[in-house]
Amino acid sequence: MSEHSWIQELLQIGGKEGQFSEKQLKILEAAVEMFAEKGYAATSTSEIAKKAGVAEGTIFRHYKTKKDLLLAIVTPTLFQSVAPFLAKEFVREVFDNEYETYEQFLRAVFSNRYAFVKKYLPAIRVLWQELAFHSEIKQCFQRVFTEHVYPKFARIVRHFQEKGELAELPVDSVIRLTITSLASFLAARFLLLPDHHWDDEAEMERTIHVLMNGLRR
Amino acid sequence: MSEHSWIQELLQIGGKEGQFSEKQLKILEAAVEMFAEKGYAATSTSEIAKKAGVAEGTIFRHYKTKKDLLLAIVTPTLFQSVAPFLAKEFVREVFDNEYETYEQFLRAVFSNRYAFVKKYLPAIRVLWQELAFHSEIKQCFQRVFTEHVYPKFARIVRHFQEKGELAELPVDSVIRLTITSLASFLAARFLLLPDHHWDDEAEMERTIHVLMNGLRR
DNA sequence: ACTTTTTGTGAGTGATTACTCACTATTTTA
DNA sequence: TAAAATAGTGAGTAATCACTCACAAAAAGT
Repeated sequence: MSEHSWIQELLQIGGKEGQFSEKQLKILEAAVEMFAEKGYAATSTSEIAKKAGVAEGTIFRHYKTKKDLLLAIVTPTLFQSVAPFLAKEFVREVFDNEYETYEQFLRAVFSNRYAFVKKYLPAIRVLWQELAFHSEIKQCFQRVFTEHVYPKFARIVRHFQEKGELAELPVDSVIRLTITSLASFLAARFLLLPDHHWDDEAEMERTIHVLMNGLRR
Repeated sequence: MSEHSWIQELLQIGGKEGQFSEKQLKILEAAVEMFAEKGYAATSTSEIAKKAGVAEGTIFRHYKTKKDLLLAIVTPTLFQSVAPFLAKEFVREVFDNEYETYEQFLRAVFSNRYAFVKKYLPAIRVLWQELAFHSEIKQCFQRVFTEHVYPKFARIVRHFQEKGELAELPVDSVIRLTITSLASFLAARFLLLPDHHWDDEAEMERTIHVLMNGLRR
């Protein structure tokens, strides 16, 4: 019986079952936690091994270098972060009138990504923090965004502009304002002021409301 | 004749002239650049010394530890980042009707902080990146915010709510939405997509416009 | 049952780390 | 100008770093 840790769900993209051995999972789990807390550069492989309860050599059996271990965590997390925008159904749902308004669409995206961040917070932390230091990650992020997220998002925005719901602002600006509204709410909520008292439902609703007031025709 | 580097302007709070020796400035300059690029933990003191053109021992003559060097950069940067909100004139200007509307006030704050970030970008990067890893910095940030920035901001928001310009949203939400609108524009502009083509003036104006549409009564 | 492959081990490696210290050079003070 | 204080040096140090490797155990294949 394979244990179902959250990290397994996050990292196995292909959906294969026996992708990770027990010790390997322990390593990934320890690595994510320590990278999130102290940062990649300040975390030593010996510490990870200790926390994971394995020999240091075991880490290098599975990952050629320490950086490979980081990428094994960060790359899937990056793709999962923008997963809804990669799915084929995503744009279709909008054009099949599954969402009658941009506001409805926003609500769906917000609550979906809110749940995602809440569930996988440590991995998101690592991705977010190391994005600044590793150009491979940054380039991967920018490529995925410009090639997949942006074009689909643009179609959706134009759709609701043509429908007359959204004002004729530049599409780029609408996308930026939408994504930063979502991202900065999540950043404030989970990274910057996690200990503050938050009424998540209400605050998300207000964020959408204010954003929509600004974007509406 | 003392050289006027941007780092000197940023770091000398008291305004004293001969605060830093020439070599000390070189050290600070090299440290900021390398910390911004590779992160604090991944930058060695020997690299800093090499880049600054000094002996490694010179660094430790001025800063007891590597962390002291980091804090010598980050602490002043943190205070300068929120400096407008610390100044006594700041709130008074609003209540003396120097700004007739919240929108005017916003415009002033946006362009002021835009210029600040543009000028001191590397130091801001370091502050932003290391905030996540060093609890002293994070606590300092949270203290300054809750004790100084928040209360003044709250008075200003209430002022314009009473004047009837702003809707009766919770003050906390108005502040959060305002600050994250500013911060996320600057983050997107300078950190995430610095190579993207930006019409800064127009984008800032649109951000303010959308935000105001959302906040207005 | 035997071989092969995979998984795990931990002592050992050279390189690098933050930091020290005895010493010299320069500036300030008396 | 002599003494004192400050600024700068660079070889040296113990600790730690990412990573290797010869070997053992377990699992899988035949």
